[in-house]
Amino acid sequence: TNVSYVLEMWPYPSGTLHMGHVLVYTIGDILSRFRRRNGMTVLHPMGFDSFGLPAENAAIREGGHPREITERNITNIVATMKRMGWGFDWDRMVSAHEPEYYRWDQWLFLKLLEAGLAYRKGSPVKWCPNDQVVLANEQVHDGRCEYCGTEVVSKNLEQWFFKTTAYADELLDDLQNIEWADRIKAMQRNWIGRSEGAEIQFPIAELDEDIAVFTTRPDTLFGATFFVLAPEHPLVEQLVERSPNPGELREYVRKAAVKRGEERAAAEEKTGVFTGAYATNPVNDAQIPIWVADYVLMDYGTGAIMAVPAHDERDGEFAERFDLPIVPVIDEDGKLVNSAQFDGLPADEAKDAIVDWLGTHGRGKAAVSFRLRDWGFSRQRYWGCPIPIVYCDDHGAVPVPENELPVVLPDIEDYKPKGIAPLASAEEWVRAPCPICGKEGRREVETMDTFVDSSWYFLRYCDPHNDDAPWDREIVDWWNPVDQYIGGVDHATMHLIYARFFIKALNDLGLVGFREPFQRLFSNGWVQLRGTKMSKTKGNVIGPEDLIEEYGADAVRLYMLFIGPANEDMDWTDGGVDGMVRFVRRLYRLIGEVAERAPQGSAPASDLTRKTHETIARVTDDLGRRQSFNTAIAALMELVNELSKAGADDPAARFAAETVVSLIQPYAPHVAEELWEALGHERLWAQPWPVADEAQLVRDTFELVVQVNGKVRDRFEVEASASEDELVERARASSRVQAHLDGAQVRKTIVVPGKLVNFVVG
RNA sequence: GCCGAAGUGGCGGAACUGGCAGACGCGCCGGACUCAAAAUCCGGUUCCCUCCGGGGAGUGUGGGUUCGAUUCCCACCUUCGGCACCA
Repeated sequence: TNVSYVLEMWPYPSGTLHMGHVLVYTIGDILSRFRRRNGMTVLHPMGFDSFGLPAENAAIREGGHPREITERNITNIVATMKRMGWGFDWDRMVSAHEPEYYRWDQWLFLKLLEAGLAYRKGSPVKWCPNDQVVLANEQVHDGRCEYCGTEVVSKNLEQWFFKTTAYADELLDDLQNIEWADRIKAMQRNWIGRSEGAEIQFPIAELDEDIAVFTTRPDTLFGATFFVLAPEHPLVEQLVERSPNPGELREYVRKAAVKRGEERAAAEEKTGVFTGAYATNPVNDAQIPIWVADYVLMDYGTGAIMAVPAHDERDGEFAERFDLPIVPVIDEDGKLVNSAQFDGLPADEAKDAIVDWLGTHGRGKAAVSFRLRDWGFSRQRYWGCPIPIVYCDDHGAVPVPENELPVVLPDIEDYKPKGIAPLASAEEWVRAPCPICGKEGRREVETMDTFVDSSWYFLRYCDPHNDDAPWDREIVDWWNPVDQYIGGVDHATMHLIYARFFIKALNDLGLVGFREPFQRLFSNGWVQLRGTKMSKTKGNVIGPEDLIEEYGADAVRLYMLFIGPANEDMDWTDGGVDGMVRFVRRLYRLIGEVAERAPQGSAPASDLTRKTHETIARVTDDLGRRQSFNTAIAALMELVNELSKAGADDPAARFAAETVVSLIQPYAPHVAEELWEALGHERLWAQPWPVADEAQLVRDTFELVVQVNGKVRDRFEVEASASEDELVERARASSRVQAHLDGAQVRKTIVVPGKLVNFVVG
């Protein structure tokens, strides 16, 4: 295909650009320039992820309205981007906070809602009954409110979710079809967290009901000696009522609810309370006690487990602590014991056998469980896209009709976060008629997670001025999927999962014609400064503005990529960039000399000519297939060294010089364009990328390496046309080799044509 | 604990398909130019031994495969990253 979409992750306009941005956008710029000069039509847009916490916090920090701060930052950042020479298509620039953009966030939300992929449900949050606010985990200390010290309770608050779990399997499987680094794929796999096992029904006589558990180890079913419910499990309340110790249970459940997940995990000892009730192990009818314990989590599996203390570390700990029976069911050889008719079966076979048995008796089935949860995307913050919903006493949550979009974010004085959504204070805005009955209702006051904006921005770039639709499908399908996405590892899970989810959902809705957004992903590393991660608190942030001033944009671009492999973490040192400035100056001088006195005419075959063709081949491969940006620069430096040695009077000097300038253009567009003019040409950016002449790459001699028992003993030039026998003869003739063959018997001779001869002596 | 990436000179790194380890750059050493310095240019720079011819060791550790291993296999150590009372 001759069309290419090169995309870098759009920035938060929270302040100014840092070196991480310099890396990402320089890579993108190099690739788009390289592709253009290779005859491709390239889309290379830029925009701003201008809603959300980073921008809002920047506004709070700097004082002022988020819109003003955001737009000022955008203006400054765009200016810096232009100075860096990053060639973006500015006509396509979009920012998430503009109504022309977020109108389509709202539209897409309505589509997903209609399709059942967005929904609203109660979800537990930490709530201070005194201050009447939701508390973030960080605001709860020892179960008490940070502000007033009141005991925090758990409250079910209605929140908006996208059904990411509907695509859990596909999000996992489709990783095979995209070209992303293994480490990013691994992170996504961990995040999705698929486990295979069984769902087993345990009857509870007390409640006349079955409780399902999920287990990855159905083979250990006979070893289940007790049963544990998460404190939040819906059946706990019923058990509490019948329990001999309801007070203790109730207190335990309340305390567990306000603990943070990390606190639960960090607990020194397992805690729990016996409910007084029993469950029936479906495989042997054993009556096993039901406990409530906070080491079982409500949001994984079914919120209930069968506890097998002999073969699960956590269950074992719990059994020790509370003196519960421990029954081993697998011996040292991995075969089942104490498991009735399954005794003697290897554990992996027993899994299937027991699941089959459960199936035929209607007590369980094979099941898969995911760690991935639905994406809760409502935020109690001001600076975000309003969710287009009106609550009506009669009709509940009613979507705002499409033709009334956008629901514009109102300007309010006090936008700072305070637990309840700041938008609630915009009373006039909140009052709105129910779209169904016209009776006064209230607008949704929560806003969307900024990851909603970034889940589809790359589609909007394709058709940024469309007033009738978020995009025209034909145009979007023409450019997409993105051929080359570039961004930091920090977005390996959230953004990159959400965007993949969005595209799959949009494809199911018929809005796009593809199912994966980003075909190839380049994950750049972190940029550190002199050994430490840059951060504002450490005061060691350096930005591109200062560097452009001191070294020039092109030296900064070059050095940024020369430090090391761009997909690994790297360390910015001032000494290093000095070296690059030296290289650029040297290039200027050399090209100046060549322009002045190098002979005209085509380059004759020579070492310099061949080196030049070799460099074309290497740089082309490094920028194309390998994406190895540091080695391409090294190759260019080698050629410059050769040219410098040969001198400006060399008959091949002009060809070598023009080639260097042409090849360095994606990295150093300003310098290259200037030098190109000095050499008497114009518009380098529009010149086709050089092509290496295969014929010129062929050498007529090569350096033969001669080894004795694998050790190099001599090396010398030989004719490329020499036969294998001749190579052996020449090798044997070497006096240095002779010294090591002396008297010994050659048992074997290995010849690698074009490379080496190895004598094996005994 | 599970998953992933990585370990090479004083430093950043290179070696793409098993074939010359250390390209390219930084730093350092020496020299030229200069009254001097800066800039620039030239030469050297893995370690050890050397009679200056060369010899030996060497890519986290220990084994293996191979004529030959930074590269492939096994075990281990260390660092970084992700997930994690995930049943």
